[in-house]
Amino acid sequence: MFFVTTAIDYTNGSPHIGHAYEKVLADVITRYHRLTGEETYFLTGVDQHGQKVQQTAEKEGISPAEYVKTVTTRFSALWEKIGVHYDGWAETTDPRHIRCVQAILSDLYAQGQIYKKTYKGFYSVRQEQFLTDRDRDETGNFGPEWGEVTEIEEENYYFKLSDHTPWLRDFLETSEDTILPGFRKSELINALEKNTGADLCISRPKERLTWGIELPFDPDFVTYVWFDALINYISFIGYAPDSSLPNFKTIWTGRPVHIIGKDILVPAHGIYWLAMLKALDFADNQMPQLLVHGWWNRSGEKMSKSLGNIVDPVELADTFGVDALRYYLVRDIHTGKDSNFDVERLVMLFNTELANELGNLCNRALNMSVRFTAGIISPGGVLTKDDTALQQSLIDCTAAYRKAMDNHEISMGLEALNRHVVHCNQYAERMKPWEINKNPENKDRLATVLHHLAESVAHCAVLLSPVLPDAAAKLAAQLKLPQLSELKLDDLTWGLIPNGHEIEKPSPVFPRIEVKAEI
RNA sequence: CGCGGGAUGGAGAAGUCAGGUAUCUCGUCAGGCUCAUAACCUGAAGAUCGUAGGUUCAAAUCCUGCUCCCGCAACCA
Repeated sequence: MFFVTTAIDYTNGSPHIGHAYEKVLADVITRYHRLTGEETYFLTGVDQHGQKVQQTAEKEGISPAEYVKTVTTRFSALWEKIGVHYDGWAETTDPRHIRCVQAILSDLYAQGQIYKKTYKGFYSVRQEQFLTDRDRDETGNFGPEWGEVTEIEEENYYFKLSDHTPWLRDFLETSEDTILPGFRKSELINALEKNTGADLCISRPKERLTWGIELPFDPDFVTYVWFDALINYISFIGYAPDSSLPNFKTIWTGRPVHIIGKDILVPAHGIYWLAMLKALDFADNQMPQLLVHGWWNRSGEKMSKSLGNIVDPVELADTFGVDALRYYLVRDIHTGKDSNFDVERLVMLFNTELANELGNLCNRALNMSVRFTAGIISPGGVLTKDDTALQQSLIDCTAAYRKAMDNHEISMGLEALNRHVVHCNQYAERMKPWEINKNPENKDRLATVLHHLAESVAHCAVLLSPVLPDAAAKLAAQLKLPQLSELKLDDLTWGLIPNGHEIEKPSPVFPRIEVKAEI
């Protein structure tokens, strides 16, 4: 089973383009794996607990539960709108999740992995954390970034993180494919060096925070947000058995892929989560892979509410269409790296690669078949060097596509797909079927050329389907081959179109975006 | 000496780990075609790969120094 998750989004604001990117990326990766014939399970959702939610709800004069419900709908509606199809949906206020978190806490407590101790120190209300001397600035004080800092003494519960850091360091250093892309690994290992010896405080007293999951062994406390949120990856696939959830053992069969942003690798996923799983007796070969993606910046700067440069994915989908948005989000960034969000590039990529190249290839090929051969597609006569070269291009490009997609490099996969489309257009240009058509004696040759083009479009439709499932279905519909959507990658051999197959006059699948809209 | 990422033709990127004729897209210029969504195809101009050294027969790629940009507090993928 290929099990993929995303970070669960914090329900304290509207979704922006970064949220949309992560989910589209996960959706594309899931659909690709399904296309390879693997069984897949895609889990995503929202993180609803925590102090900021509690505060915002108070400010708006409603209960946290009500507030969270409204924001959650904004997220799920967006996924519906842009074709993000998940199998499991995680909401951390779900009673099934709460039960699971509490069961895990009880279990770890019973094992002595969680203990209580008194801590006296400086506490930042804004950051919801105790500060150490390392957090002081050059003058020895806590800077304004911490907000109000007070010295308090309180009892809290701690998770024995330090028990697991030696294993974690060793595991990360010897593992090549836990942190993807690899260049993020050094950052994590550096952070681990610093963290040695410290345990993780996993409770918050209820005087400060009520909007959370109560500790099963002490009703005066709720769980620290990460201990709550991270567990979604297992709670919603039935780690604690529940008839309304899947069977954990059938989903978590190997190494799942957690798709996360670069900001929550250290320490949340790279340290806390892996240590938590270790504490729960997960074996090394069950440890998740962390696929760490980069950010969409604006003009080289981070997107943020304070800078006012947030991009609204709903607006983009309305203005340019879901195809253009999805295509752009996975085409114009290399997985792991940052990229600059640019509406003009979104339009340009849609217009050139989808409208002018692939869409137009489909349109011209099918139009010629309708006009020259009455819509009948048949293999025709003897193959020439040009024909076999085109078939070879398809084989090569499909192989390159698979290799890229296997590495989660969607951009390169699409580039490979596009390469074949360009070859098809060049082939059409050289073969000139419109010339061949002028001589009735060359009917076989004409059929061969048109067949090669149509067959290529059929393959391309399947290869495109993880990224643009709807558009792929439209291409298949124009080819009168709806069964293309049932095919797996290994089914893609030459001859998808039956001999004598009949098609009808096509219409553009990717109409050019002409409006120069301002976002 | 805090940590990490980055600097490649006008724009955006790939290539850097495993050194060997500088790649792709857009843009610009010139031409061609007419089946097609003013689409498609061909050709050209344009980069001493941030900078200064070093290693090597050979460096965008390896080593050293330096400069500049972006993250690493809040909102936040």
